[in-house]
Amino acid sequence: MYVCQRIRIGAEVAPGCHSPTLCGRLVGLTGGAADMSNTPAYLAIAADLRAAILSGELPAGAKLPSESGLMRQYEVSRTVAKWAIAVLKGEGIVEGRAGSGVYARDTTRLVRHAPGRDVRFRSGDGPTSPFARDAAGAGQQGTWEHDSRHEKADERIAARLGVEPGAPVMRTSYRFLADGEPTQLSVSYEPLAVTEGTPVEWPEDGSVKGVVARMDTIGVRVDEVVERVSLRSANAEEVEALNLPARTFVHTIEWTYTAGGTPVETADIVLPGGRYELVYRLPID
Amino acid sequence: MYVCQRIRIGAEVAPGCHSPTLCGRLVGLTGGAADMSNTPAYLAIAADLRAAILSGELPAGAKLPSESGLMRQYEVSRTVAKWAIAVLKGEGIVEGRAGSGVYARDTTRLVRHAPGRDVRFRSGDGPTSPFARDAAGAGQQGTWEHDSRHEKADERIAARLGVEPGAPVMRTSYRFLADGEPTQLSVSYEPLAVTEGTPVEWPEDGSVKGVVARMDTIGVRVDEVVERVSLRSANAEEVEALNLPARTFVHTIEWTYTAGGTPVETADIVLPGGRYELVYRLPID
DNA sequence: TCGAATTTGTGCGTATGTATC
DNA sequence: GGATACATACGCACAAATTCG
Repeated sequence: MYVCQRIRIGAEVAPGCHSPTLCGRLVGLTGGAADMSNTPAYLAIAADLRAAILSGELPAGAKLPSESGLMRQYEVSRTVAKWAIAVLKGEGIVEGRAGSGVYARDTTRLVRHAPGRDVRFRSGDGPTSPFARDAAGAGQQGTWEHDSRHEKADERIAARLGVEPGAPVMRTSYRFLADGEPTQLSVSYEPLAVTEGTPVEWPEDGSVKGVVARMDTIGVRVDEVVERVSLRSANAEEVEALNLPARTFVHTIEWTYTAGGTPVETADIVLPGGRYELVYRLPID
Repeated sequence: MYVCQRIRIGAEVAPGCHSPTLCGRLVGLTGGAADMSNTPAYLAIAADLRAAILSGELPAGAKLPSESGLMRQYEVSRTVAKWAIAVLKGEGIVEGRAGSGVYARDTTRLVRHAPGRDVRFRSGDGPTSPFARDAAGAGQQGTWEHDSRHEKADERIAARLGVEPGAPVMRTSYRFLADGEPTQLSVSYEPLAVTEGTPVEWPEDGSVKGVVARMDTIGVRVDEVVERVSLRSANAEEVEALNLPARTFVHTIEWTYTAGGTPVETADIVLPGGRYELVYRLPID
């Protein structure tokens, strides 16, 4: 390793930069984008690779240079190469496979249309569930696994459903797949006070799919949904269930459907962050 | 350093684990939560610290153990302590300050109510702009900086506004502050074909705030907004403008307001991901 | 089928700069 | 000014997974 100042090949170079190759690049770039003259090498390399991925130069599935390759190209140590890759992993745009390499992940996003009003998908034919519609919109086949059971509401769910803690609820957990790949998780809760003994008590038993339609068949007119959108890093179960690389981000949606102000269903949805775009169409006044 | 197998104090220990202290903890935990017997030390330490932060044991602003402290507590090398901290930084829940320490960040979330229908905030009095209302809801003072100018629409904006590329638009960039702290960025575009020569041509000139109200005064009835929510890691400008630690995630919202199907404003909003929760209230049918 | 080469994942030790206290 | 702490960087080792001849 040597420091740029010592060579002084004529190029203006940032003090403290330990990579002549990289410094050269960066000095050449300072006129254009953000000023990188003081950027640490590992961030500059990450920025380089990121740009290559986002520009399409490294398409989804393409292999990034190996650590040894980066060491040669940028004249840095293995540590720096590792940190650069770690940054991109943290952003979820690359994925390492031990023994093989580091690969660019798919950055195209599936679109998830919020319920309520999206005119383009209201026609009578076609897929019946909201998820299947979104998948079809992306040219994919939407399927799902589910598991329903009776349970007692805990504090959190009781508050969201407006019932007493311990009240009986139907808990249904879903795993949604697009073209066979898991892409979405959710757990939904319905107060049994609303559905018990009706033909729609078990959400996936009948042919009618979706809360709104199901409730409609038993005379409950769902008229509003509130969605609370947040983001956090995926936990171990989610990484497992969604087949994600470790430490990626997810959208979480907490929704509650109400009929005349009474909650009839609440659910927690988890979507891989880098893979989804959420679309809301809202009427004004 | 020494390897667990060599001491065999009776506890069952994962092969290859280099931290007796940690292995002890983890073996003790395997009955409860996720199986960590094969978790790398740096992830196990990160999980430990994360749990302490999320449980409130380490409140916002609290100092985490120093690298040296972690080395002693968990009997690991500096490298492992660094990687553990790096994981938490990547998640945006801690922030390092050179020369000082690593601190837990505030994990409470501001609530951002989507426009349209939130009954609780429709009364005539109180703050006039949507942002000021959200800030007031969190007990904070909402203020903002802005900069308006005439510009020509680029490809992207033209497509969103349904005008020809190069058509004149009013571009207004905002930086919103809650109690003086920058918390939100946005850039909005309005086709001058709609507003030119009217009293609301310059968005921040008059006393009437907000697209809907402003357009209303010139007889344009805004009736719908579409929001597209995504997430990505913050770029250098955003880190600077929002005073974020490097490499944190942001929500991005791309919204477009329309009046009778004609776009009258489109904007890009950037919100620090870990600091915001987005709430949508949607009518059904 | 097998073994050698490559590559990542995890981990060790250390050094220097510089910000903070 | 000195001690502490993080940020960035160097070097190395070994296991496990993958690839390929």
